[in-house]
Amino acid sequence: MELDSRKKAILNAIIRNYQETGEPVGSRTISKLSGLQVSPATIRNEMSDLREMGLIAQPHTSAGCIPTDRGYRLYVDEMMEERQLPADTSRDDMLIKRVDRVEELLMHMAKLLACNTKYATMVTGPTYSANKLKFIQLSRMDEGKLLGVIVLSGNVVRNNIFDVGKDLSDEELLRLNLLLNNNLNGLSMDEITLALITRIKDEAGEFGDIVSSVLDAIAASIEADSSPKVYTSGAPNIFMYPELAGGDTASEIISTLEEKDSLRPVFADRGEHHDIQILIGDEIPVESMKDCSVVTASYELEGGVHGKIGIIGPKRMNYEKVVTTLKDTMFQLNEAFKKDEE
Amino acid sequence: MELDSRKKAILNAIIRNYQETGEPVGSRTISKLSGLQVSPATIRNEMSDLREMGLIAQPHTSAGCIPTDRGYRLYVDEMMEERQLPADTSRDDMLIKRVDRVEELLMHMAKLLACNTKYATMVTGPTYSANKLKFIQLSRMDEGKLLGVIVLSGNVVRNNIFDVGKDLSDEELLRLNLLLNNNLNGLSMDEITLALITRIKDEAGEFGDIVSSVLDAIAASIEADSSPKVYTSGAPNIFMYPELAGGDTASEIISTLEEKDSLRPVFADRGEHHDIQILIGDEIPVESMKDCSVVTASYELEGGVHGKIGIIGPKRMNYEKVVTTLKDTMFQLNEAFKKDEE
DNA sequence: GTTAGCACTCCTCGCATGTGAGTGCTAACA
DNA sequence: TGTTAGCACTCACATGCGAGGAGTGCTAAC
Repeated sequence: MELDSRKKAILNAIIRNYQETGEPVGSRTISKLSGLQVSPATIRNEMSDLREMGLIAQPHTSAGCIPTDRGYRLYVDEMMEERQLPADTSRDDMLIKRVDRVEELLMHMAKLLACNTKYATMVTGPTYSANKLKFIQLSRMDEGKLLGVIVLSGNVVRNNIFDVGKDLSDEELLRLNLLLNNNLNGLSMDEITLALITRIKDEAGEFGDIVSSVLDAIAASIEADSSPKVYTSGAPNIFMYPELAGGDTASEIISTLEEKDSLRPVFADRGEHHDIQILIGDEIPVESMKDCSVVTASYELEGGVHGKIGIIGPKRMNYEKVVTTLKDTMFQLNEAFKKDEE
Repeated sequence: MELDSRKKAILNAIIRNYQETGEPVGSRTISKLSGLQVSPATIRNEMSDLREMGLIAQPHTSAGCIPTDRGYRLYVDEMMEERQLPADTSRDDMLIKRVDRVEELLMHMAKLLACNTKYATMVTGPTYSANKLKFIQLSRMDEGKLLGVIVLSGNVVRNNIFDVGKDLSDEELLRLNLLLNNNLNGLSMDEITLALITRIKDEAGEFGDIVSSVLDAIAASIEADSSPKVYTSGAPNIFMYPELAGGDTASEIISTLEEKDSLRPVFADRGEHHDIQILIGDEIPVESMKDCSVVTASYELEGGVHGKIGIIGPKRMNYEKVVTTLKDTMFQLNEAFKKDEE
C-alpha cells in the first residue's frame, strides 16, 4: 500500500488532534480540520487504509482512531518539522548563577524543563570518561582528624574526613601534600599502579597508613562518578494526562521515577548515537513505561564531561516542542559550562 | 458523657479494625473481635454514644463507623501503648558505613524508613543552630583559580571555587590562610562585624578582593544551612491506600512531596517540644494533606546539629509501629553520629 | 443494663434501555 | 476510478429500575 501525501496529511491531522484532546479522532473532525476539501466518507476510506497499514487503531469498533506506536514513529521520523523557538521564550529563564555544584544546576534544569513542558524529566549527573585526579589537599581539622579535599577533572570536588590516630605538624602535613600531589596529579585510576603506591607509601614513612586511606578515598570518588546519580523532576505532571493517570499506570510510572536506578536502561545508548533520541512505547526498555514516550538528549562538554537528560510523557506528547526545548536547553547548558571551564 | 473503659475498648477495636481493612466497621464485627462478651445491639448503643461524642462517624446512614480526627487524637494521646521493638528487627539493617556526606546518610535513612513502614517519608537536612566557622582553607587549583574549603561546626564541608584574577605564590597563599583562620575561626555570623572585616581586608592588602569573595562564600554557606534541604522518599507508597489513591488526593500529595519547600510548615515546631509529634488530618498545616497523618521526630546531636524526620500516611496509619520505628531510627542515628563526632 | 427482633436506610450490583458518536458499506455521481 | 451521500449497524456510556445485603435505630422484653 502506498502512503501518498493525502494519507500523510490525514495521519498528521489525527496525531495533532489527538495530541490536543486525548480523545479518539473521527472522520468528521478530520474532514473539517485537515484542510483537505473532502468529505468524511473519503476520509473514512483513507483511514481504513491507514488502519490496515498499522499506523492508526480504534480503541473499539465504531470509535474514532488514535495513532499506534508505528504511527508515532513514522510521524517523528518523517513528518515532524522542527519548530523554531519563538524569540519571546526568554532564555534568561535559565540564567545560570555561580553554582558551586554541577548537580544543583542539573536539578534546577530538570525542574525548569518539567515546568516548561508539563512532562516529567530525568537527568543523569555528569560522568567523566577518563576521570583524572587533578588536585588533592589535606588539612588539619580537629585533633587527630584530617580533611581531605579531592578535585577531579571537571572540577568535581569530593570531601573526606580521615581519622588518623595522631596529630601531624604543619611541616609533616605540607610534606604529605607535596608527596601526594607530585606523584598522583593528572593520573587516572588505571595509571595508579601498585608499584607507584608502594613507592609513595615507602616515601611517606610513618604516614603510610594515611596514604592508604587517601588512596582508598580517591578510588571511591572516581568510582562514584562512574555510575552517576539520576535526578528526576515533575513526576506529578503525569497526572495531567488521563490515559496515564487512570489505573495503575500512574503509580507505576511514579514508582519507577522514584526508584531512579531503574531509569538507567532508558539512557543506554542504542547503536546510532544521536543528539536527540526518541523512544515510543514498547521501545522503552522499562516495563512500566510502555504507555509513554521518552525523548533523551546528550550533553557533552570539555574535559570529557557528559550526561543525559530525558523527558517522559504520554505517547501523544508534543514532540516538536520537546525536541526544540531540549535542544535549546542543551545549547544553554553547553554555553554555561564553557564559560565555567575557561 | 462519660468515656468509660468499655467505650474505650470499642473505640480501640474500631480503630484497629479500620487500620487493617480500611472499611467501615460494623457492630457485629466489633462484638466478635473486641473480646467484650456483649451482643452487637449493645455495641450499637455504645457506638451511638461515641458518635455523639464526635469520636467516630458514619460515611452514610446504615453504614459501619470509621474514626474521626478527634477519635484518632484520643487514641494516640491516651490509648496507644508503645510496642517494644521485637528483638529480631535486625538493627544492622541501617548499618551506617563511613559516609562522607550527612545528606546521603539521611536520604538512605528516609528510603529505609519508607520501605519498612510502607508510608512516605521526609527528612530535613541538618541545621546548625549557632553555626560557627570552624576552619577555612584556600588552595591553588588552576591558574587564577582558588579552591576554598569552608568547614562549619558539625563538620559540614562546603566547597567554593574562586576566580581570582592573578596567581598567588605559595607564601602569599599561606599568609592569606593564616590571616583568615586566625581572625575568623570559631566565630558565628553575628560575630563577624564590619570592623573585623575592614581590619582583615586592611591586613590582606592587595588581596582584599579575595577576602571579600571568601567572606561572601562563608555567609552563603552558613545561610544555606539555615534553611536546609528537604528530602522525601517512598511517595508512591501512598497508592497502597485506597482512601488516598482515589480522586485527586494522591496526585496532590505526590505534588506536595515533590515541591519539597511546601513541606517546611509540617516541620515547624508548635509550642510544646516533644521527641515525637503526631499531626492528624486538619492539624497538618498543608492543605493537600488533610486526609493524612504525619508523625515527625527530631534528631539532635552534639554541636547543635539538629533536624527532623517525618512519616506521612493515611489517618489510619499504624501509629504504634511508626512511633516505635521512628524512635529506634533516631536512636541509631544518634549513635552513629556520636561515633562520628568523638 | 442488656438483648432479640424487626423495620428501615442506603449502598452496590446487574440488567435493560435509550442515545449519540462514528463507522462500514453500497450505490450513485463526476 | 475516485468521490460522495445515505443508511444501517456497532458499541460505549449514561440513566433508570429492582433485588440483595450490610448495617443501623428503635422498641419491647428480659
